[in-house]
Amino acid sequence: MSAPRVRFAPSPTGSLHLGTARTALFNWLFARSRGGSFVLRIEDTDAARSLPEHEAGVLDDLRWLGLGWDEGPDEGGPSGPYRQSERLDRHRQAAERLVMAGAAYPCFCDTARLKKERLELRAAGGASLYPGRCRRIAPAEAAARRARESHALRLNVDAVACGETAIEFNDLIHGRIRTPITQIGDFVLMRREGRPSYNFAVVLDDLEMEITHVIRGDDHLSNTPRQVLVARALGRSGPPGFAHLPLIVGEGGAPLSKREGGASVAWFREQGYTPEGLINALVLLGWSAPGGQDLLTREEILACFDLERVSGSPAIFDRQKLDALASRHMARASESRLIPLALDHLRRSGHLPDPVPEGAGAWVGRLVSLYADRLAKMADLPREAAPVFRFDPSLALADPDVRKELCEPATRRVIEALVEEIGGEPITAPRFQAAADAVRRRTGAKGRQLYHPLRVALTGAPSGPELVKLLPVIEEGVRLRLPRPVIPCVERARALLAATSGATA
RNA sequence: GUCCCCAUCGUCUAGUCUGGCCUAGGACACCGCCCUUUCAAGGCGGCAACACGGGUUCAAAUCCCGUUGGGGACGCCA
Repeated sequence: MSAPRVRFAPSPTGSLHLGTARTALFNWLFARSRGGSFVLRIEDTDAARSLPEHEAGVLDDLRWLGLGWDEGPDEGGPSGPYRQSERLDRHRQAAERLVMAGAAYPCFCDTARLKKERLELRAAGGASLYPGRCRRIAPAEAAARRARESHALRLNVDAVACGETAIEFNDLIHGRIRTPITQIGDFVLMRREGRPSYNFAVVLDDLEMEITHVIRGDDHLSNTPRQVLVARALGRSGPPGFAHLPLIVGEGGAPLSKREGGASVAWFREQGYTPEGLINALVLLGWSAPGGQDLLTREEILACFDLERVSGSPAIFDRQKLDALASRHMARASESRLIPLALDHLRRSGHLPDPVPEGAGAWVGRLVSLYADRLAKMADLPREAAPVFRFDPSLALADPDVRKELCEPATRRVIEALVEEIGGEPITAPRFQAAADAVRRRTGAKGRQLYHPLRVALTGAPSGPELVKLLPVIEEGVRLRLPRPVIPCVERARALLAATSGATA
């Protein structure tokens, strides 16, 4: 079989939706895993809602996800133009050919009347279809009226279906789909104002672009028989392969809410998720690897992706699962990728000043590496690493865990011993290790009894990365001389001891 | 209303096409234990599902019919 050609056809009416991104991902995976082409087509015929900045945003989001395309509006290609609005002439001409062939006809009906009829039909207990009134106008008369009356163009379903009782097509995910012809009325191909209808434009464009596989959301499944009819009228030898992906839904099965964010790729990007993490979570919605593993890189997914393994039922998008996967990907990301992201979020949260001081980059690299495996998204870094940047005895003591350690005579002795051992020198890993050993010999405390009090006193927080790694990073931060300076560890311990000196429990 | 799609732990899913290997497997979340230089991570364990009702069969999560529930289409929206 020749190389497949697939297309992703978003409307630039907003930022890239998660569900739409998933459709793009599956198309991309299908093309890339089979040596095919991934075509990007912008469906912008709805001029009122399609904005150039939205188009740019969608393209940007796709690039960020790493879903590059082979042909599209910016780089062109042999099947252009790739903006539907620039293909209007083709749509019009094709529609005229259908009229001449008797597969389509002009409809002069009043839309208000049509609407009323639809309601009546439905109330009477059936599908609400166009009754086919204008189909019966003689061709000569119809042609004459076209010159002076505004009109739409409809497909003559009876003529195209050739007496069949049902329209059938094969779906790669759902199998054989059969729709009774009685459910399909003569639908509109060209609107009164001269724009093509969706069901017409997609089919013609896909045909002209030689698309071999249409991979899209389940919401288009019921439209497909109509499109099969259009393709047939247009003389296509056989329909393309179809694959209708189950929809992604939100909590409780309701549509993913766009309101609170969290439904658009831009939001996840803004939050500092890695694209690998998002891709991994998205691909697991309706698809699973043959081996059952779920932590997957793009390459691993590509190596085993197959539409046959796509499920037919809708999936609820689970943020917890995303976060679990995302933090694993974060931990794998290189420091050079993490640094700019971290700087951005640290600056935004006010932990770092806006022109970031000289030398801060390397330090932030070491810092973020300590925290990466506990971060689903970089927006969590300022909170996780807050103790490094902000130290305030009264704030620290507000934590019951911290207060407890400092009010316990035994743990106070541990902390006091360490302060003596370290002295005024900056803490390095070997120096800390030596001091901790000395404290252990002096006090007899070990394990949790030893290290937890030290952590609490030296950082001001009850939890964080491994002490021996964290402490030197804090000390390095001190030397950076930030506008709001990082407080040295020993100073923290002294301040906390002083603040609680009379309060032993 | 008519037609189409869907239905396994709370969630994502494996298994369904090709019935027996399923006392239904994994992951996330949750709970417990272990380890440990705290917490986290890691290791081990636990909780937890075949929507319901009929049929076919020696045997059904798997095939068939029905019911219920969810989603979609029936637009001169996409």
